[in-house]
Amino acid sequence: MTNKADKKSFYTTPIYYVNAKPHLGHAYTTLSVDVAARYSRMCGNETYFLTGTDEHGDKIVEAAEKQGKTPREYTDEISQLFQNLWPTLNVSNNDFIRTTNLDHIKVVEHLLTRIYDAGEIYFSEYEGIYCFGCERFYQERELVDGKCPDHGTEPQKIKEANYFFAMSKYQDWLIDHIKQNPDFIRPERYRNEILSFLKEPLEDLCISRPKSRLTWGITLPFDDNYVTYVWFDALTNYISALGFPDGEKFNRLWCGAEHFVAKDIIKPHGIYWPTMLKAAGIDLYQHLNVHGFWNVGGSKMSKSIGNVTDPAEVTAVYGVDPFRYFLMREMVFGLDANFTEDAIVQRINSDLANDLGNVFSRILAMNHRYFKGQVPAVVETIEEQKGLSLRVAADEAIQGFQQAMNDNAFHKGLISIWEFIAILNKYIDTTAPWVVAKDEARKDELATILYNLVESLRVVSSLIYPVMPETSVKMQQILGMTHPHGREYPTMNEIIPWNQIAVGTKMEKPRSLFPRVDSHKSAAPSSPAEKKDVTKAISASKAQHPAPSALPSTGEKKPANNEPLKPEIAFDDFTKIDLRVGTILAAEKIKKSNKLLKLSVDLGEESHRQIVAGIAKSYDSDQLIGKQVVVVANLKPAKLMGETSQGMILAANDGKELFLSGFTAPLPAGSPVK
RNA sequence: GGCGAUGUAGCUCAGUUGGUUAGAGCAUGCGGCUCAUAUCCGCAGAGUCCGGGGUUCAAGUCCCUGCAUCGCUACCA
Repeated sequence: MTNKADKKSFYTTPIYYVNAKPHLGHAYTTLSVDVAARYSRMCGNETYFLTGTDEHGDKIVEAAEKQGKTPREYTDEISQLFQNLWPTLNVSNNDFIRTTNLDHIKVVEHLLTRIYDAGEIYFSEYEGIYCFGCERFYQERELVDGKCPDHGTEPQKIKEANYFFAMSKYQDWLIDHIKQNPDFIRPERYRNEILSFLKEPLEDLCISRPKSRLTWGITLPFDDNYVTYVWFDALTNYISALGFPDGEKFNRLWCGAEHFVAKDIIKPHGIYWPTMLKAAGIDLYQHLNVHGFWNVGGSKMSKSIGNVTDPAEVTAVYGVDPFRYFLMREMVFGLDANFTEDAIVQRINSDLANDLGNVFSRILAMNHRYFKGQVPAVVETIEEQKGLSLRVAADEAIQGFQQAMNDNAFHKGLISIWEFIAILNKYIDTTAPWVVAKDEARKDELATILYNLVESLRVVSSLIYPVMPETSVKMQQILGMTHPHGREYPTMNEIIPWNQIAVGTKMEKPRSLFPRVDSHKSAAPSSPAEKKDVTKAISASKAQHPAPSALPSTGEKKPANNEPLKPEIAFDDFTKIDLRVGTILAAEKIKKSNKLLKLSVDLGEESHRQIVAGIAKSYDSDQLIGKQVVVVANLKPAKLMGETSQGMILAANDGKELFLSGFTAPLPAGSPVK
């Protein structure tokens, strides 16, 4: 396998939305890019690695206000959390971009102007049914008897104007491009997903928000009254960081662009972004590399379950390289995987301590014992005669590794190395150097064996570099390896030739690379194992709520509990609401509905009320019978899925799961609540 | 409800275009070695490849259907 010299590679993570601190998902995306980028450097490619933070939008303003901060202060703070994490994880990014940087803003303006001038952005009013009470548009089907379900008033047809990007006209071109370039989006499952999206007619993309509704954003260069909405802001980071349009970096590197994203944001990256580039007359990126989600302890990461895993914590407990190894070994790039503390401990003990660490230790120990730590010379006649060369096995390992890495199959790359380690262990067992050493006449044979083993360690220590840079460097140092230009890694081409370690090289005494870990070494308070039971107690064997994507994203994310406070009301307003204690007498699921339960509730009145509640995902009907809840008793009745609802049940919402209110003692039905 | 994905050994998962007795790691049991981080090597047990039907000389693999789980989406008073 040859490595093209002079190839340029530009690797990117999505820019992470600063509405929450970094978690396992962010860490994986960034680390998979780091592994790819380090490998790319080993292939001799000029490699540029970009990550950053996405900082505009309404949600940010709300979150900042809640903390009594300006958006700028708030975003500075969260962005810093990301910037601090990456060095801890040994991430080798060359740049960190923030969408609030002036340089970025200028490029966004430039790009918008360019596409606007090309006539690909148009201004359009669209008509919708708007309820002024709710300050929102409704779909026809959402109305109850043609009226606003909230206010019972007739909504108005109004027009709002916005700017649109003429994306639809690129649909056929995009389909064609994806079909012509089978690995444009990879792995294949995500390519298929995008193609199936594209079977439906594509709509034009709304790219603006009036300033009356959104201020924390980039003003449209052709209309002061609007800011650009998410896409042209966030996606543009990939070229603004390179100094588009005239930047020297852009000209040199953009042709090698490799985007890495989690599966939740393939639409903007696989559809919007290529069409935007096309409209602006910019070449497309090389590949969109899509990976899956990390579950934790068997469930989706979510705040309500309490299993959101902090990469810094895991690293503090187990170390950077074990963490990196685990993520890369355990997840098949593209598919989902599961994170548990038991699994990481098992990987550390069996793969790192028993296999890699131990083989390193036993080879070096023998070399010190029999040759005083100096690399002995191979005697070729004996090597050939006894079939002692490990060259072929090493070649196969290197080849398998390269093939896998070129394909983002990081786990396979590691498997390839570990198969080689297994061969080394077997080789040691078969050749039994400790037996050979007893016979002075077999000194040459012993030397040949140990040379082959040390040489194999050279290969292993080099190949693990992208995934475990720290350990790789440590091993190489102990082995006495150095590289041109003070590089801390050898290139692939430098790894391949056999018989490289110079005879007589002095090696250090072996050090324990990975101590074995006690399986109960659980320091992290977010230990998934512990949280599991809590989870069960809360949700009572119900299927978990889907957490809103807990993974990196360009930005339309909704924070779980950052809802801004509503405007102040007078006490009189509050007293208009009649809250009562209701006893649930019966509950059944409404057919064709996922979330709705039809409840029969006793409010102490002559007849029982029928109330429809959207809590089916959090509660089974059985567990509700007899439960006492707070009911809004004077709410105007409404119709849902064909069922009348005469009231509303109060429940807390943490963003994922709903929790009914309750009382510390049984009460008569209908008791007032104030 | 619509769209999509997944279901293979006790556990976590590989299984390319259908082709011998279905694989790996971990776990379990037995045996061996002592250079090594009580590590390593060998052997063994174990699977209705979710159920049912179909195509085929041949199905884990293709088609239909059912079930289960998960994701997106709609209803969320």
